[in-house]
Amino acid sequence: MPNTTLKSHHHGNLREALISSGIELLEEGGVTALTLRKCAARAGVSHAAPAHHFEGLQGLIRAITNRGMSMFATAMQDKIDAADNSPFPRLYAMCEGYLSFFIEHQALSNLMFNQKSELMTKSTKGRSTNTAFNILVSTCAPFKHGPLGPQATEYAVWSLIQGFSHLSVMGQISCEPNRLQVNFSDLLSMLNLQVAQ
Amino acid sequence: MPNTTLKSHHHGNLREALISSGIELLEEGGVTALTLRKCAARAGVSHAAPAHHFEGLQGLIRAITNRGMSMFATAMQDKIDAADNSPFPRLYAMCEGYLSFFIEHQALSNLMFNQKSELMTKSTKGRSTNTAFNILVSTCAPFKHGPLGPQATEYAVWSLIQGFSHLSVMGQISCEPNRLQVNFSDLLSMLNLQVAQ
DNA sequence: TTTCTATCTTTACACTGTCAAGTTTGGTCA
DNA sequence: TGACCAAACTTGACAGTGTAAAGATAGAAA
Repeated sequence: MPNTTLKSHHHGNLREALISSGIELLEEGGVTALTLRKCAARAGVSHAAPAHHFEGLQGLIRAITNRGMSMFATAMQDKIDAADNSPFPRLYAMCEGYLSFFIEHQALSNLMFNQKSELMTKSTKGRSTNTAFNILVSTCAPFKHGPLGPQATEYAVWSLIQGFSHLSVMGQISCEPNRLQVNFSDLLSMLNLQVAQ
Repeated sequence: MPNTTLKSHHHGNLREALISSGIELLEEGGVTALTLRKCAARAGVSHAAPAHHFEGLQGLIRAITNRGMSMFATAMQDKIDAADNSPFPRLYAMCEGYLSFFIEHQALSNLMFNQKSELMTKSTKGRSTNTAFNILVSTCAPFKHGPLGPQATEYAVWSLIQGFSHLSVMGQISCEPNRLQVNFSDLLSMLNLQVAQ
C-alpha cells in the first residue's frame, strides 16, 4: 500500500509534480521565476532531480506547454458547453474562453504560444478529440466557407482572437478617453461569417 | 577633433553600440543569446559597462524594443510608399510590411511584442509622426467605420495581422497537404471593409 | 539473499546579472 | 597652466542559474 506521507528516496510522481510547480511559479512570478532549481525545491527534491524527467529546462517548458494546452482546450470547451447550441453563440463562447485563458494565465499562455513546436496544429494527427485545434475547427465548421474552404474561416477567427488576446494581455489594446471601448465581439462581427444553408 | 580609431577609455557611443550588439545577438541566436555580458564583449567593453547606460538587462531590452519599433515602423512605411496610393493597396502593403518584419526579425519582434509597456499604443501621445501606431491609424482612416468609430477598424486589422504574423512565425499556420494554402490577403478580405464615400 | 536498475543526491563548473570599489579620461574652473 | 571633478569604464566579488558526472538509495527482480 503506497504511503505518500512516508519520506522516501523515490518521490513517486515527480514528473507531474515538477510540471505543477513550474506552472505555479509561472503564475506567481512570471516567466523569469520559472527555474529548474525552484521547481525542484518546491517539489521537495534536489536541484538536479528534474534532469531525470525532462531534457533540461526546455524539456520542462515543453511539458508545461502540453499541460497548458490541455487546460486551454478545457477552458474553451467549458465555455462552449455553457452556450446556446447554435453556431454563433458557440463561436463567441470559444473566443471568450480563448481570451479569458490568456487573461487568467498570462505567463503560461505567453510561454505556450512562444513555442515553435506543435502546439495546436499538430494535435489533429493523433485523432485525439477535444484538443484546442479540433475545437477551433469544429466551432468554425457550421459557417459558410469561401472558395478556399474551411481553412480560411479557421485562420481568420484564430488570427483575430489570438492577436486580440495577445495585444490585450500586453496592454496594447485598451479603452481610451475619447473613444468607445471595443469588445472582441465587435471585431468578430466584422468578419463576413454566415451560417451555412 | 574626435578620433574613433584611437583606443580610448571612453567608448564614445557605447549606448547605441550596445543596442546594435543586442539586436545582432538576438538575430543570431534568439532571445537566449541576448546577454548583457555578450553585448559588452561585442562592443569591446567590460562586462559591467552596460550598467552605466541601462537599468540592467530590462533596461537594455526596453532600449532594443524602442529601436525595433522604429525599424518596424520604417518597414511598414516603406511598403506603403511603394504601393498604389489608394486605401486597399496601402492597407495590404502595411500588413505585408508587418508580416515581413516578423519573419525577417523573429526574435526581435518576439521580444518587442512581449513587452507590457507602451509599444505602439502610447506613441500617439508625443505627436511624433511615422510611429507604428500612427501608421496603422492613418492607413485605416479611409475606410467606412461602424458605430464604434475608427477604433473598431484599427483593432480588427491590428488583431488580425498580429495574430496571423505571430502564428505564422511560430509555425502554427502553414499549408497542409489536402488543403489550399491561405494567404493573409484572403483573411483581410473577409473583413467587411469598404472605402468611405 | 543478492543483484540490478530507476531514482534521487552530491559535487563541480561555466555562465549570468548585479553590486561595490577602484581607475581612467576629458573637460572645467580657479 | 594646473588642480579638480564628474562621467565613463574596469576590476573583483557574489548569489543564482543550467548542466554534467559520479555517488547513494530504494524497490523490485532473480
